[in-house]
Amino acid sequence: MPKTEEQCKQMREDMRSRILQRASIYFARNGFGDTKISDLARHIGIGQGTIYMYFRSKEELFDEIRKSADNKEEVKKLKLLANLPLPAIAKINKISGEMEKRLKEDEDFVVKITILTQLLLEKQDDICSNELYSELAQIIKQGQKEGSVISGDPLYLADLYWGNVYLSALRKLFVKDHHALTAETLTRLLRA
Amino acid sequence: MPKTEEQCKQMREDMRSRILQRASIYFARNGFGDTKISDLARHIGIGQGTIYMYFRSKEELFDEIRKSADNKEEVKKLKLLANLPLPAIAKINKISGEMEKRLKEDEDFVVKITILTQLLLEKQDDICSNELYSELAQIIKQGQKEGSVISGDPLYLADLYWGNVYLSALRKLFVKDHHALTAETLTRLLRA
Amino acid sequence: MPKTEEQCKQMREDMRSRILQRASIYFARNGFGDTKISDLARHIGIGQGTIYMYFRSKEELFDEIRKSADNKEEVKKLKLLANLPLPAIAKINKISGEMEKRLKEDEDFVVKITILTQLLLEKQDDICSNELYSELAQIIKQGQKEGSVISGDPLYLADLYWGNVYLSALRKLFVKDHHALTAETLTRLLRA
Amino acid sequence: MPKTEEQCKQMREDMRSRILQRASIYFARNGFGDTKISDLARHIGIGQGTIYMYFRSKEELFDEIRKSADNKEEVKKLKLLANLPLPAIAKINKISGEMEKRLKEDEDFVVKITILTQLLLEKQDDICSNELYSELAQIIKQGQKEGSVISGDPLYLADLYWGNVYLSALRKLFVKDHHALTAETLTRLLRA
DNA sequence: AATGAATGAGTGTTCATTCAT
DNA sequence: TATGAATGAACACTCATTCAT
Repeated sequence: MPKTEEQCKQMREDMRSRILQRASIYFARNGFGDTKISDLARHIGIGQGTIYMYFRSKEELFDEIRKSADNKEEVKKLKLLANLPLPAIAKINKISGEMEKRLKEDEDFVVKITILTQLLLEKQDDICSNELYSELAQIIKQGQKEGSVISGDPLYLADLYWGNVYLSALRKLFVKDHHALTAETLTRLLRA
Repeated sequence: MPKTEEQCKQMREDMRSRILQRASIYFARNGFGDTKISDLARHIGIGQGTIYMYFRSKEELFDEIRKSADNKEEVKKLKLLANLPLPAIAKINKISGEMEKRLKEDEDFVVKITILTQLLLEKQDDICSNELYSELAQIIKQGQKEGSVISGDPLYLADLYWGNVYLSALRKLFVKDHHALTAETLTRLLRA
Repeated sequence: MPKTEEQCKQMREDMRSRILQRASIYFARNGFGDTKISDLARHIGIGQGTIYMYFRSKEELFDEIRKSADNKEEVKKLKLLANLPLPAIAKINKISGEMEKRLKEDEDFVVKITILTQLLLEKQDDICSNELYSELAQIIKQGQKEGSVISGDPLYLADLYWGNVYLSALRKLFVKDHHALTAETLTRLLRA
Repeated sequence: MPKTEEQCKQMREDMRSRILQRASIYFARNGFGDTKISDLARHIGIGQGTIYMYFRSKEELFDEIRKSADNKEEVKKLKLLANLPLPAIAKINKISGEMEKRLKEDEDFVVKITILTQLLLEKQDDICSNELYSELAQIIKQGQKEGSVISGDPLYLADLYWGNVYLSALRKLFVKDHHALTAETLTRLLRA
């Protein structure tokens, strides 16, 4: 073993990440049942057996992807923003801008949004249990008090907002020359 | 008791419709690959073999469903409406009202919208080739001239509009106690 | 479904028994790892999938075979015999005769002995926990008191006895023109 | 420190022997199909790849083991003994004593007997073609003439004898606290 | 016509073998 | 030379499809 312990571990972690990242796209596009391990391996550029060195089964790989889609990074950012002493509409503008940018530039984000939303749909849980939705609803509530956001159930409006982010992610994932979602369109969904 | 020719044909047609209708829901929820014929048959309440008396294969059944999702009934209505001597905003209001109503009451419509949209996404064709989109874009263009619809690429706005209809269909299909989409929300997407 | 409930259940039971019986031979000859499901299915004369209608996995099939090899029928007979008011040597003669006969005529018995013995070897448990061994040891002890059986640890002698039955089973299983074990040879192992 | 040609060759030979010796035990216990190269390598205490520096394939390794189990050392000894001017019963006593001792002390011998016997069973050839059997049969024939050995087919009796040696080897291989086979028990199988 | 047990082609998973280090 | 991560051929298992009833 010519590699050091450290290098070895790093390489394992890299390969694992690579599989997760590439498989995410495949699963997001085709779903679980229409994704064949053989296709997936070819798409990643590795042998079929290699996948099983990092994941016990196709199902475990899929679960890991779902789990990592539900990561808390976004939620933290959103919470931070929600607690800033800013008018709600400014916060919303900031979120919309961020979304426009990341949907355009960050393919991992696109995939994550797609998988996360499909996960939420299938879980059938109330969306209010998801922090992305509840945090945005808080900001919306603030905006309604400030008169800058249209009236209506804040959670319904949050769902509308994130739904449109999902729609844009779907378009980017499937359609070659898609219309990118603009921050303005997103904000318009909520602005009074 | 031997049935008449007519009765016999009618029964066949009824069963075929029943399979199509029930299978639509299953496919819309789970996609092609995650739908097993055995599950499908149980869900319909028939034997597995019966499906094969009406459809040559799982793929053919799925194709029939896709085909029937793409039916021209909606397009005709839309064309008719588009050509009426009405202000665009009135036409849009009418469409939004119709959508609100059918999304609420007509499960077949919900399923049809879901499958049609997924079909469009996967085809990767430009959406402008779909008449639903191009007809609505016409109305939007009219509205922009009349000053009642916001500016922007009409096709992009049509996509936004139908995308939100799709979102609502998804929610109805998956979430028990979902927020129904209101006509007002839909119209707001376009109104200046 | 033209079959009655009863017939249906019977057919299932028959097929299950057939698989168990034919697979026993294959596993006894080749062991677990060298037995391929495809070969097994061909040997039984059914499709591969059919095996999975009756057993969850290759492992479960193997376990069922092992379990059924350990059945208590033989033990009961042996206990009954052990408790008869007969001289030990008469009992031993009877057992030896029975073994000679069944090894010659009953292939299922041959397979059962083979699998049971291999199971006992692998379990590494003391053989004294197996009733076949402990019951025979009782008879041997009786024989030693009566002077008709050679001296020595009764369990060791029982092991010697059953070991030779196993040997004969192996020969019958593998060798076309094998020497059949005679009752006399068996009894000689123990007779003073 | 560059090794001399000689040292190098010696080290290769040592490793090869080590692999053969340790692998023998594994194969004898688990058979071919249930032995994984990865397990085998761990059991030997080397990397998987190392095995392939000494043997072309798993099959070749297994064949080498089988071949070396069939070595002629034992046969030579037996022939030598058979031709000595001794009474048959004395020869048999000598063989039995030797077996008792080696089964007790020499694990390689235990493994060799196990593999050789399984090889003979699977070959389905008549055992008379094996010299171990035919030589012992000669001695038995001599003993029968001398009146010291029971009557019966000499080859059948030789099979009985070696079969019991195999049984004892199996017990030693699998069972922790097994009864060792005594020379007396072995000889009793043949003694008139 | 309707059924569901049986089938085998196709997919998921394992493991003997290779090869970069 | 020795290694074990990577590979893909081979095997276990599933599921769309058939067919006897």
